Amino acid sequence: MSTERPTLRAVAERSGVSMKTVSRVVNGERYVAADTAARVLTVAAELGFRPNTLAREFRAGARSATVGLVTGDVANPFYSRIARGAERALREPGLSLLSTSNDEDADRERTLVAQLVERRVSGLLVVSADDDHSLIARERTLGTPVVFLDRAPADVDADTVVLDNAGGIRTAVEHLLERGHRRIGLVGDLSRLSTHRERVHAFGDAMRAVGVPDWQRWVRSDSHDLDEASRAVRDLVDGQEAPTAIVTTNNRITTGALRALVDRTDRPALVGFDDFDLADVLGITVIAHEPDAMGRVGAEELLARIAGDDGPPRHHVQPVRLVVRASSSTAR
Amino acid sequence: MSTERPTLRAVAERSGVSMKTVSRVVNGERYVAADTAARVLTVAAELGFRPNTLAREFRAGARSATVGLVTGDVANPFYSRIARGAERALREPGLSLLSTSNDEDADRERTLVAQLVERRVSGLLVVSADDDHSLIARERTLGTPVVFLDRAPADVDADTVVLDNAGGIRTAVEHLLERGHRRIGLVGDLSRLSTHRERVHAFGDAMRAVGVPDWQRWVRSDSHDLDEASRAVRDLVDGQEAPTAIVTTNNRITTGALRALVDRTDRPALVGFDDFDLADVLGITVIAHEPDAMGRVGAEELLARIAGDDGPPRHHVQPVRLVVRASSSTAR
DNA sequence: TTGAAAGCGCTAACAG
DNA sequence: CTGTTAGCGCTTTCAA
Repeated sequence: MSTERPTLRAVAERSGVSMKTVSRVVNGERYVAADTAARVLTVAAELGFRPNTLAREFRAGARSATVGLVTGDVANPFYSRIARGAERALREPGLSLLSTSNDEDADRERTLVAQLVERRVSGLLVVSADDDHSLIARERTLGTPVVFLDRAPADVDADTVVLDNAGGIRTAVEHLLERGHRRIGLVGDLSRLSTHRERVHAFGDAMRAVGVPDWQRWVRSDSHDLDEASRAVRDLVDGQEAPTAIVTTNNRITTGALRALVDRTDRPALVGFDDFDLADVLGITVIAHEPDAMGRVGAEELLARIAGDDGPPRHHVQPVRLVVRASSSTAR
Repeated sequence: MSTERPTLRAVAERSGVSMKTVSRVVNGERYVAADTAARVLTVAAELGFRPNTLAREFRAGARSATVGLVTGDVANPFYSRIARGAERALREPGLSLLSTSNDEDADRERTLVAQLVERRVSGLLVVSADDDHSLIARERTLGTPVVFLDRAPADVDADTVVLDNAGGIRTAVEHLLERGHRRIGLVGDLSRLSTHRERVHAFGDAMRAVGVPDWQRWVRSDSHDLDEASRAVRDLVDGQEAPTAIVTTNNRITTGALRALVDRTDRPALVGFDDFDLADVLGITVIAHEPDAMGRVGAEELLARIAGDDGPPRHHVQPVRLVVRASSSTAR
């Protein structure tokens, strides 16, 4: 059953021409007689010839027409939309995306980065779960361009594409303050993530600005899955002096919060970071943005670096906007 | 800045040993003196040596430690969970997943398959948007194992992993019939998809079985995006003798239906194919299943083929189960 | 325990 | 318009 896959040499022998001629035909180069080309093409089709990309890339100076993407979990809509945006931006220039998940684990991320570099990807897009980027920095020096998405590394100065975290949170808090809320809670992701820290920081600033010095009592961090988020929300709502409004800092946490709140009557107002498919149906106010755009911008930045642009690192900040819906619209 | 990336040869020269010795050390082979190994490792680390996977795979008989996945859209949760399941199953045996989107376009799918084959992937996982699988069949014959996911091809006999589409729809319809519904609508995806045809077919069987011969009048096909799905649902609900219940055949269509129905009082009962994150919060009855498992089973099947298993094609059917929630629980 | 030589499939460089 | 040669980085085979 398994006929052997023919090489260019096999096609050359069968058509009675040199390998170089077959190579020319296969690559659509000029200076090949029309009938020669036709014959070669026929033989190639008959044999089921497919040029070996591995061999091609191996020659060309060991760079694969591939870009590595490292995120937390391909199945998280935030990440999968980044992947889609990047994939589409890379399609035109002929690059494929090798998408991997670190499961938010730093060790696994290092393994993935090493694997991708060994595969000689043309560049790396990384939503890092690691605090230490010395390994990545080294690879960058050794010729693999890297763009950090969503989370800006504190220890290396490299290209970044991040959201306007502070602006988003500030807008959300001001919105709630306008509606008369003062006891506002925040449920956030792992505290080691830069995005989380920025969001909490902006939250504190906004709260202190209106004279709520003890804002920290309503902050709950390290909710990384749905159940933890639900628990944190219940904890807040059931506590002493429960908050009248809650801000959740990503789509997973918002989902967890909704589960916790669905069959309660004492529902606090809610504003979630990240828009999601059914936010309109459920009437949830969100800080919306375009993850696809983040993937696209990151890919474009990376393409520039791959093309040889070695200017100083650039830092892109993607806009966010508040979409007001029912979950926060009744004044207190 | 861009130091050149060292080759194995460079490491060999710097450590004063042969290339073969470096190769042995790098690959952890036995029969290397401890001090030789230590020296080589030091030099390799200093230079930032990374074995070139392209060169390795190129040699080994031109097979990349990579599996190609072709789906409609990485950002659709159904597909991204398949990708996650596959990625996890492939991780252990050391394979990476090259995930691509065909945008439900047959031409693009052919391009993708050709690209992946040229990249010498070890195998292919395909949710096909194409009716004609002669190209894929050819590649299979030429040595690239292929497993079809979700949609079974009609024109080639190959390994498949599909859902129990008929069983799921039958269960859903029977559930609605028990609640007293007789005018039941169905809103479905592109009619050329085998999954869609199976689901409509099962729907017709169940309806005829209880004496509803004109069931087709409440069937709307070819709703491939949210807006089309919303329109189809409104069309049904606003029509003459509107259905009292609607079955939607995938997560996108269910979302579209919810948008169409959210601010109406004459909401029909609803059952959706595919579970989704907020189905519990919204109280939507669904035909649930595990997309991750489909990816995993497909990957395992592929691994067996890659390992040389050339037995007759196997056809895996993944179970589905009805999860009853509020959207269908009030008797008519 | 170590090394030398050959070759994987393809294309750039250089003839004819 | 067509062909020859050499070599990309690595590992297999064989020898020392």
